[in-house]
Order: sequence, then structure tokens, then C-alpha cells
Amino acid sequence: MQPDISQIAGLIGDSARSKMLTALMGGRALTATELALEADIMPQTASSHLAKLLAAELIVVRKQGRHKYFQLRDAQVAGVIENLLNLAAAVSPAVTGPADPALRRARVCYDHLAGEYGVAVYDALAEQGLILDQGEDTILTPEGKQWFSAAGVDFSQFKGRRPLCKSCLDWSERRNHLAGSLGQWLLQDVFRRGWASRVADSRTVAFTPAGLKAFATHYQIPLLTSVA
Amino acid sequence: MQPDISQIAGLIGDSARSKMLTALMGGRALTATELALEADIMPQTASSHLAKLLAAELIVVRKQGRHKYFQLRDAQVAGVIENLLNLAAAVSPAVTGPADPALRRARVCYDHLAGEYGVAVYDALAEQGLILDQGEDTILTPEGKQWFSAAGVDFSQFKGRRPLCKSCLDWSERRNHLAGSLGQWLLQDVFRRGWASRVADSRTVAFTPAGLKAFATHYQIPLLTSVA
DNA sequence: TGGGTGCTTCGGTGGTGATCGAAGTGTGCG
DNA sequence: CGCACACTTCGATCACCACCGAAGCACCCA
Repeated sequence: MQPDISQIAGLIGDSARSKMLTALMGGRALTATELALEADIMPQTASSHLAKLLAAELIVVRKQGRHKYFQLRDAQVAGVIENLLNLAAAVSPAVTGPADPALRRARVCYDHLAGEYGVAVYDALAEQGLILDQGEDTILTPEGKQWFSAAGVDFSQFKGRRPLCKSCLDWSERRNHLAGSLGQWLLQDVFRRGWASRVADSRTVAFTPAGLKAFATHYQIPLLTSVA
Repeated sequence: MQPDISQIAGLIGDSARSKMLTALMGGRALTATELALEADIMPQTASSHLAKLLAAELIVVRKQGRHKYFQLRDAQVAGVIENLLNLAAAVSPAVTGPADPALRRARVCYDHLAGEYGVAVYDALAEQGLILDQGEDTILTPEGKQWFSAAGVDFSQFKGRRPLCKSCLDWSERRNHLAGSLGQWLLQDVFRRGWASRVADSRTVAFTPAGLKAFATHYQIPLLTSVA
């Protein structure tokens, strides 16, 4: 009668598999060997794990030549992982976040921007009244919709079930940052404009000095404009 | 560096423990023996499981005489369980919901109303423009705030981190219903007015005929008014 | 067509943990 | 006090599963 939680939770509950899944939280598709390295196990073992994750439909695979690229099935799965990350961070406050300063500054959280810059943008948008912070929920104000339309957002494409705006409490900053379709668009826009690029084999987002300045100006982020 | 997901997920990943945790999704505190019955295991085994859940701070305990009442630590833990329930329901669509019709109609989802009546209220509130459905997010409109204030809600008490309004996608109806502080208030209000009461040892919420009618009228729920 | 690479399947090993019987602690009730 | 009940601790058993070595399959390139 009740759906069986333990199946899925048990899959995530293994140390190696959880490492793979959190690695996939980077949003990009990874090959089996990359995931094996990430989990620190032999390829055969990784293969067995990936087969199980596939059977449970937590991940999907795309074959490309002799490589197999795995990624999280969708935002729902990513959301569960994220919730677990937050819960784990809340329970064990020993680790306050990533040690790598660059990773702490800006990184990818499945498909949107997290880290110091992520919360800075969120705060700046709220400050200007473009979004409204309601605790766990976030809503786009009419002014915000107008502003983002001018910035190039085509809102007609956001017709799916996925929420437009969504706050995401990150485990490093313990502060809200922008997720949802709009959060995804924002990160893509940053890449599109060349303000930043992804670092290989990492969730880190590397801003160029000029890009950071433009980013701070565009979103009117006081902290960053003064720093840059 | 990353918080350890596998610890927590592994705890939920056991069949017996997941049964206990979903039982605790009923929101009320349960004794160790009740939980043992729920999980279909011996008391000693249950005790061992509960000790682990306590150590991980997923549950809290309140001693009362020779009984120990366990309940989920907070809404954050409940949220993780709920997400997992939804994910499990999405993956294995074999079970479309609870078989028990009464349970399907109205039940407790941690601290708010779920089931057919839960989504009916949600729809009715949206229809009257008291709340605004934004996919995953839900916001209370100014009219809604006014209406609920008149209905007896003291909004000044909702100052915590918990969101006032929150939609909750239930695994039986696959439709939104009202969660968050306001959802909690609504359910308590239903009990307070004597429209319904909880069935012992179950998540079922039993409406009296008169109570159901008053409930439907009060929230202007067309489906229920015609049925009742 | 060969060799290199990425991934998978198979079989055996080892460790972890769920389970329950039996016995121990504490609380309430007559 | 003595019994009953709720829960815990201890110890032993047993099953499951992560892990890796070895071998096999699929794909690409020279």
C-alpha cells in the first residue's frame, strides 16, 4: 500500500553509490570510469552499482561510442539527494562546507549556481524586489518577470511541471540560493555570456575577473562589486 | 568535505526502519512496541533500530512513565521521507495509493491534511484566489491572508523558519495539497471544530457527516457539497 | 585484422548488520 | 512486596552484499 522507501534509500545508503550520486549532482553526465574513480572503487564494482541505480531508475544512461554517460534521471531525484545533503549537514555540523575556496565561492548544484556567489545573487535579486523570499518558497514578482524578460528570458518555454523559482538551501552556505527553471537559466546565461566556465572534473565554476565584474554589475551585487 | 549522505540514507534504507519512519509520518508519537508491530519485528530488534535512529537524530524521544514515545525530529526529516515516498511512487506506479477507501479520502500527512479532501481544499482555496499555485511553490495572496485572519489565524505566531504555505505532492492523489504552517493550522482547526477526528492507530481522518458538510461549506468545496 | 580501451559478467571471499532467544533494568499497579 | 509490562543489553546465527580477480564482450583506431 505504501510505496517502498527502503529500496531507494538503501541504494543511496551505500557509501560508493552515494559518492557517485553526489558526483552526478554536478549536473553533467559522467562515464562509468569517472564514477568509479569518484567512488574509489574498481570498474567492475562500479558497473554493478550503476546497473542497480539504472534498474531503480535513479539515473539514466546515454551511449556514445564506447563510452556510457550517466546522469541523474531528473530534478526530482536531484531534489531528494539535495534534501539528504542538507539533512546530513544539519545533523553533523562538523563539516561546514567544502575546503576548496574556489568550490566554496561558486559551484554547480545540479543545474544552477551555488556557493557564495549563488547566495549573493539571490540576496541581490531579493533586495531589488525582483524575487520574494518566503522562507522555503520563493516567488518571482511582476517586476522580476519584467526584468528577466528584458534580460532575455523567454518565459513561454517554462511550461513544464518544474517550478520556475525555487529556493535551494545549500549545505555550505546554509543560505538560500536560486534554483528551479530560472536558476537553471541564470547559470546557463552566465556561461553564455562568457563570464565564467566550468572547471574540468569538478563542480567548481570559475569566473574570469572581467566576468565577475560584469556579473556583479548586471545583478547589482554590492559585495562583489566592492570586492572586484 | 561533502556531508555523508550514505549514513542517513542507509538508516532509512532498511526495510524495518523505513516502516517505522513512515508510520511516524502520521505525525503522532508512537511507543517502541507500536513501532515494532508496525515494522513486524520483535521488540529487541526495534529497540536496536530506534537507538540508531536516535543517534542519527532522525527521531526524538519523550519518556512518559514506562513508555517511550518516539516521533520524527522535525519537518525537515518528514520532508525527506515525503520526498522519498513521492520518488518511490513515481518509479513504481504499480501501487496507485492506499487501498483503504477511508484512508484514501482523508489522512494525516505528518501534520496536515492529505487525500482526496486535502486536494479538494487546496483546489477550492486556489479557485477563490486565496492561494496561488505556482507548480511546486504555493503562496498566500493578500485576499487569502485576510480571509484566514477572519477565520481565526494569528499570523504573528508563524515566525519560524518553516514556510507558511507549501504544496505537498501526495503519493496517492498525485496532486498538490496544502502543507506548511498554514496546512498544519487548517488540520488542527478541523479537529478543533469537531468536524473530524483521528482514527486510532491509523493515519485516517474520519469526518462526521455534519462535519464534512460544514467543512465543505466553510471552504466552498463544490465536489464535497454536492456529495454530502 | 589486430590491439587497445571501456564496460560487463562470473565466481569466490569477507565483513557488516539484521534478527531473535535469553536474561537484565526500570516502572507502575494491586 | 510481587507480578506484569515496557524496554534494553548481550550473544550467537545467518543472510545478504560490496568487493575484486579473471575472463569475456563491444567499440574504436591504426
